[in-house]
Amino acid sequence: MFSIGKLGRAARVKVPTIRYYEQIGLLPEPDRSAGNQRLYPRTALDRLAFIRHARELGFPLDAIRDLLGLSDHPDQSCAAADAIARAQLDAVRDRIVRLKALEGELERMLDQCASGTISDCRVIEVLGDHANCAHDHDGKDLG
Amino acid sequence: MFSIGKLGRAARVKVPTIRYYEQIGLLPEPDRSAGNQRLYPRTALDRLAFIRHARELGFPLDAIRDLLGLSDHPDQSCAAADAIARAQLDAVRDRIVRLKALEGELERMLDQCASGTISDCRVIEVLGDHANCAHDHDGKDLG
DNA sequence: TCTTGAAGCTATAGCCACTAGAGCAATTAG
DNA sequence: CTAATTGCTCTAGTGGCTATAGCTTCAAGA
Ligand SMILES: [Zn+2]
Ligand SMILES: [Zn+2]
Ligand SMILES: [Zn+2]
Ligand SMILES: [Zn+2]
Repeated sequence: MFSIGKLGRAARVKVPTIRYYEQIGLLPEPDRSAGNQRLYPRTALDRLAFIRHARELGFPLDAIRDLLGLSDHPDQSCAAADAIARAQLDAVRDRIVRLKALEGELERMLDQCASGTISDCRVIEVLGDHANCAHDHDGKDLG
Repeated sequence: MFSIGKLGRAARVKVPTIRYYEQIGLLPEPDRSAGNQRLYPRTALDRLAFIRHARELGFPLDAIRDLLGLSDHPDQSCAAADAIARAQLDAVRDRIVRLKALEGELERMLDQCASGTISDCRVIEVLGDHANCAHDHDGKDLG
């Protein structure tokens, strides 16, 4: 059995994060010691490691919740799991495309700035007028 | 003079967002009508358009606050403005690198999955064990 | 056995950049 | 003049944590 601190060190997840995951129902409530401290079975480590790894790959917690639910039914088709991963891949690709456009604009404005005064600064000028931009950065979330 | 709604339509910024910018001190408090409604001068449109465009390019509001402050001093050197843009460029590039690594991992797991049952699903398997990964996704924020 | 320090507990608030909603008051078009 | 729209303030919620305060419990050393 693990204390919350040992579990956190084993999975490299911070203790308040573990409690947060429990609070939102991503981790089941563990048993408690006589003094009311959480005691985790070994299986909790697998589950937490799965969550951590999926987070590192950018999956939102809702998707992770679904994936964990699916992994509890090993005999079912994995189509739903694959669909979640594909949605995540699409989201990642979308972000990359938008970030590359931003990268291009930022490069351009910095290249074009002669580093004089603010009144001649190409950075300030471009930020003030999108007509100076090569791309259309639609207002969507960059997260 | 613009009402908040007209200003928002002109700059394509939502009305509550304008009030939020005022609240955090990014936009100055405008004069009010006899009935306590905000009335903006034309200059507010430039300022708001600047903010919107900088946000579209991913600048955080704190950086935008600094840029607006700098743009009020046209005779000073633009080095500080350029530095803010360069920091933003670095941040964007950093995100792109990390997202490309994620893209690769997600592609790999999807390619390798034979789309059978969950117990054979490569997606679930990879998420459960980082040893299956080609990259080291350090835990840093993907924002 | 006693003590001390680390680790645990709950509860609350904060982060960013908004967004949504309630319940009103003011303005504007017909 | 009326009705629809727009405006006002205030509060709370989003995601995924992180930080703090003020307490209790546990584990190791003397
Ligand atoms: Zn410059
Ligand atoms: Zn632009
Ligand atoms: Zn699969
Ligand atoms: Zn991995």
